Amino acid sequence: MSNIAYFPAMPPREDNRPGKRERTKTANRQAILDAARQVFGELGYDGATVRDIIRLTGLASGTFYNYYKSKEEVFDALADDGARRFRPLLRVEFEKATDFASFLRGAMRAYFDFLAAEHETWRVNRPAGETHPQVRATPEVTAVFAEVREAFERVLERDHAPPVDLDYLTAACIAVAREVGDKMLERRPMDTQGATAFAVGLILGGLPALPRP
Amino acid sequence: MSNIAYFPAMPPREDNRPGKRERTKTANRQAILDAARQVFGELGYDGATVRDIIRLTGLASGTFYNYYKSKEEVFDALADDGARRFRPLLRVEFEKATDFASFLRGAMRAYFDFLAAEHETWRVNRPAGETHPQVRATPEVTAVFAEVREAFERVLERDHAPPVDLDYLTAACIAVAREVGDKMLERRPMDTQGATAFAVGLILGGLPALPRP
DNA sequence: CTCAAATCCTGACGGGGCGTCATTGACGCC
DNA sequence: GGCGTCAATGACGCCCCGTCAGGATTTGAG
Repeated sequence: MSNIAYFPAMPPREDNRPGKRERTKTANRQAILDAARQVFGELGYDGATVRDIIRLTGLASGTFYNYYKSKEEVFDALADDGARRFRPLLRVEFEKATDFASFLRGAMRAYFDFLAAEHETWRVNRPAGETHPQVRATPEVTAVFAEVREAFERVLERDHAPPVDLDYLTAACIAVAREVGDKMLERRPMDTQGATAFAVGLILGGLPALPRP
Repeated sequence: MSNIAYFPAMPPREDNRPGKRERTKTANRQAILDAARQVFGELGYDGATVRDIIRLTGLASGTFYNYYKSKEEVFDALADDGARRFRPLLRVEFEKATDFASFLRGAMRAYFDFLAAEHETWRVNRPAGETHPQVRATPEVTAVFAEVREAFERVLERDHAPPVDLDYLTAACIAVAREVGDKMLERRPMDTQGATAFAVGLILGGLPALPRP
């Protein structure tokens, strides 16, 4: 019989895709992340076990530990992922902004929109009484906080605004964004515009009334 | 032989103290709470185990479960305890207040003072990188939140202030208090007055700028 | 005082999740 | 095709969990 391989079982790669080793590695990492999202969503952070996550991927338990040291670390990876995707949006708002007011408005709006969009995919079926899992200070999350602080600093200076306690201000803004955002998610319809108006109004109104250090 | 009991091994109780059963029960409950505070302080919430807590009390492991169903439940009991002691302070501020401004100032000041005082006794030696354990929505904590909301409602009405989104406002105020309070605890000296001035300034200034629903 | 009932303390035990590691087979390279 | 490397595997030992039958102590009645 003719042995010409019209459709060879494994055609040679002419591109420069990484080898199979590398590909399964990223696939596994992604699979674990996806499974973790789902399991955390269904069981909550406390209720979830590493075994639950790994079971969903079909991998062996030991494989999990080739990628993450613990349940905690996967969770942080998910948070990091969110922060990493939010960072560029924040940067865009900083570039667009002409003063503190416009930056704050843009950043808040971006955050609430992001939250509303993410919320759909995180789809949490939270066991009664369990609070939101605490987002820990992962590198990427810390970076976002630092970026907010720095943006505030620059944009306030650009405005020739009187000095304020930047640490308190940053903490307060992030706190307001988080809590108002949380409440917003519980309402139907989710009104990102209303939440933005509230948070921005509060902070912009409060800014001139702050004590001068 | 004469059976007059000059110094009976167990003198009759003339008071109406509860019986020994009741006394050891409250003693045990308190011992577990104290041990839990210490263990959570040293190991952090995640690092602590029920065995760590019970070991510190000298009781048997099974005894723990006569009082609390889980590590989670003791932690909640500690939070509840804090909320229960804060509640009357909040109520006093409400009674004293003449308008929204004075209530907010009093309540914030009370909270920051409370925090500073509690901080000494909670004395946390937190493992690097671990975030503050999340305070869960225990009954007493929920009650405090509701009380803040109701106080806001009444005092704003008394002021003939224009209507606002009370849920957002309450959430935002608590968020600011929490985060600014956290930052305050990290500073030396702990400046409760400065923190109060900041939080009150922000919110009082922001209030007139809020969107009207 | 005595005794039985009630209470609850005790610690050993089965269950299960954790993280490890020796083994195995697939992959990449020559 | 052959060989060195590397990740996947899953059984294993460890530790913590929550339970429960047995025992010690307290209570109240006679």
